[in-house]
Amino acid sequence: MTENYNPAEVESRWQSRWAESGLYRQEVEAGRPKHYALTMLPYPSGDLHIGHWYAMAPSDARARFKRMNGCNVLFPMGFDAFGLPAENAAIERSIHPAKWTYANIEKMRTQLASMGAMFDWRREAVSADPSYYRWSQWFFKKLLELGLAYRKQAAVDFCPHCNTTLAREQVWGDDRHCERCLTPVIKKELEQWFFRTTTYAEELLDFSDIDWPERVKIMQTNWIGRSTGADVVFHTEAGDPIAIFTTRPDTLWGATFMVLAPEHPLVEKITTAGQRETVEAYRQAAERLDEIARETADREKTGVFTGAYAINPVNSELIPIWIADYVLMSYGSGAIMAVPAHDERDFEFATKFDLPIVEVIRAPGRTDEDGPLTEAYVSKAEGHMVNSGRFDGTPTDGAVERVTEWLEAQGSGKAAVNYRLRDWLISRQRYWGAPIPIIYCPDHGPVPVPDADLPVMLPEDVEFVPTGESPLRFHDGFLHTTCPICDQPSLRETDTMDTFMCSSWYQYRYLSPEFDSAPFDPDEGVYWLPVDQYTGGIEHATMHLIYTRFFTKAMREMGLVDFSEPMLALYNQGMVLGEDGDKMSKSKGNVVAPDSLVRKYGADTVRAYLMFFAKWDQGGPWNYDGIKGPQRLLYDVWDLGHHPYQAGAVAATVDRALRRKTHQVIRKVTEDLENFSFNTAVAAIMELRNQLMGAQRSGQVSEAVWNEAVDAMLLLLAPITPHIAEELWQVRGKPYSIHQQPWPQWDAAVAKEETVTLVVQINGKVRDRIEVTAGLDDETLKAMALESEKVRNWLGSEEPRKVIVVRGKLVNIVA
RNA sequence: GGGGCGGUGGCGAAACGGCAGACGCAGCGGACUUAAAAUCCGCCGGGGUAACCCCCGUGUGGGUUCGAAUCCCACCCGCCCUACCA
Repeated sequence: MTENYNPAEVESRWQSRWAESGLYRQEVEAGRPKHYALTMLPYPSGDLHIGHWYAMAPSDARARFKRMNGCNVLFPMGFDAFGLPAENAAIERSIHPAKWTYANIEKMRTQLASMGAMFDWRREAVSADPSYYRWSQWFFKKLLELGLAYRKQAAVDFCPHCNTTLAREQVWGDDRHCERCLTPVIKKELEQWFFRTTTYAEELLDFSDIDWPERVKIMQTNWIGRSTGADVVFHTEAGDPIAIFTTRPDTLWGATFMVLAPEHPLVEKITTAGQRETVEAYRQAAERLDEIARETADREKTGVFTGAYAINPVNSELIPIWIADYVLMSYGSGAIMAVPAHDERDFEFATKFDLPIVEVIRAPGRTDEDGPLTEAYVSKAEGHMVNSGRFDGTPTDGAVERVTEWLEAQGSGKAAVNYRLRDWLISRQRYWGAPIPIIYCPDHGPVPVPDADLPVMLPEDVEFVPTGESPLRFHDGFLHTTCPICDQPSLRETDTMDTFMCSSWYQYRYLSPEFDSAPFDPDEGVYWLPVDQYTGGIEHATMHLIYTRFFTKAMREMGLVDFSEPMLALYNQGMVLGEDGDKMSKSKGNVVAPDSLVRKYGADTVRAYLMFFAKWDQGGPWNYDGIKGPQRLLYDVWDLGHHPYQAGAVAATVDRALRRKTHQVIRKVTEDLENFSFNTAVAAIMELRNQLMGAQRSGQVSEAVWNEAVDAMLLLLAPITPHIAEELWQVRGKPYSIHQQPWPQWDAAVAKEETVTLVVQINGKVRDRIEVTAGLDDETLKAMALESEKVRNWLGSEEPRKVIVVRGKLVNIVA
């Protein structure tokens, strides 16, 4: 009689033993192959969500698999600890953000420990620790030195009632109101710090050195949004130059008006007296919306005439200058030439305001008799130029290049590239973040805080009165300092850094979180870097995953690393949905809590179910009944591990069958874990379990084959369900620890089937199945198929026209 | 509007262009039990048939192929991301 499986007891016992014996200590071992497995670090919200488990448990299984396959694996964990929720908690519940955050981290560490993952906690990094943000500040300074950080005016959303700057997610609804008091939000211009991500726009488009999912590469490519075309300079009647960017210089002759962004600096100057009032009113209305609202598609075009005219440089025609909010100041030069005949937006605008539409690209097959265009013709490939002077008749394909060349020769334009990617605004008017290490001196302007004075510490005694500015501004001890150059009274920068900044380099801090003479210990770096396998959610495709690539490229300029990409491979898991198939949310009441699952089933069962229930990159709805499958698996494994096997009358074929199955499953699980196909790996182990249980009942297998199968099953389970595997390994008298054992190897000859089912088709329909010896040649298979009684009945007297043989598998007779 | 991901039994899902539905959940029948739970054995896409078997079947319609869930084209539906980028 074996004792019953008690996951709670087994799991806590082994977790203690692992910690005591330092089983998951991860150290540099020169000469041994390394594998840096990284999973995205959590925000310390205070409660570990099933989504965290879904991200981390399979990542842990993969890291353990790599370890058993001979790699020295680094698998660290930490916390992205700065951010808005802590500050909100402070305002709402009068808890200091630091207290709230560190209490949450404490709780989440315990929750994480229950997962039984192989994290090396000695390498834990917390972005809110001064020892961490000291280096975030140091990086800010380095970026400034390299010209990759700069300061300029930029707008923030501001609630006049709460008197506070709002984050994007705090602005709600189409009318853009404050989430708390419903007051309409206004824009406020502030001096803010930016990182010049656009410097690397071109390089960021190159993914040739990294193995990342296609969809992430596509999303980043679209996000960076490279467009080629030409910069062309128009002039107003008064002679003021207006630069524009166009992807279609070949349509210049069709430019019948210009549109400036409402905030374009020239608007003030060119607007005529008669139009001033209208223009002013429009500009003020536009200011209330921000780009997000303005860019809402399908919105009807709006705009007003400035009263001014420009000269089209290619044909000297006078064209009116309008302002409209569909032109964005932040892209290109904030001004466009409008070619209504060949741009959908311009067509809509021209139609609404009755502006001329001049066709300059003739679509194939179209003639003058077809009348005016009813929609913009936008093809870049087909058609030819008309109404374009010397270029009449030029085929559209290649016209952009020819016109650009000519513009360059004329001196009225030049080839240009534009990107949608914007520089990264990192200033936050918040308390709970890393202070930007800058001092403003009346004489020397912004001066970086000397390295010796880093970190610029966040003061603890801060009032959380909502104001438009960082609470740091009202902390006299923080605010007032002296200039590092001339020592005269100066003020500190009171904004803090975007938390994405802190999480852009955390993979480097993990290497040596205590190291205090550089962001990371170069001895660790040279061994572990770069990250071999990154895992995490797809939602970070365009923000975090671009920022961290940017950071690594900048670190290359700093001489800190000698590579350009932070993560060589990336895999994105899907999402666990509620049982109803919807996203989990407290309001829907469909949230699955891992802690209670662990209490009820044990961590191993939860881990196995999370890996089993869906393809990992797909995710899907949680199901409380479904977890019974993996639960039964582990109960069965428990019994198999304890069962003192007694061979009875050994039957050679049954014995052989179990041995074959064992090796087939080793092969399958090995391939599946390598490819993140956790669900089919667990399914394969279930098949081995099924066969073992049959063997147990019958007693028809030899003890050697039985032992080989049980040991293999435990080794294959070790990455997936580490506690029960360790327990049973010990029960079976094997040396500690199972996690240090070499991965089982399969023997292809043993895994090979002696017989195969030959499928016989007639015209693609299965008509017979014949068990045949494996490895017969094509001619033999063909002959066997044709001799089949069923085939003869189906064919009758007909002669087959053709016979296709698929090696060792299938014969298709074409009649 | 653009981009991405997906649509396979009652459900979650498997399936190098080659036996559709591995594995699991639920269900049904049986065994054990006073009974239930647990466990064990069997069945489990739809239709036809006494049965052997046959026909149909991977969102819809076409195409390529000896052969298509898989490749190509068009469309429908769902989810996610993005949003007038000149």
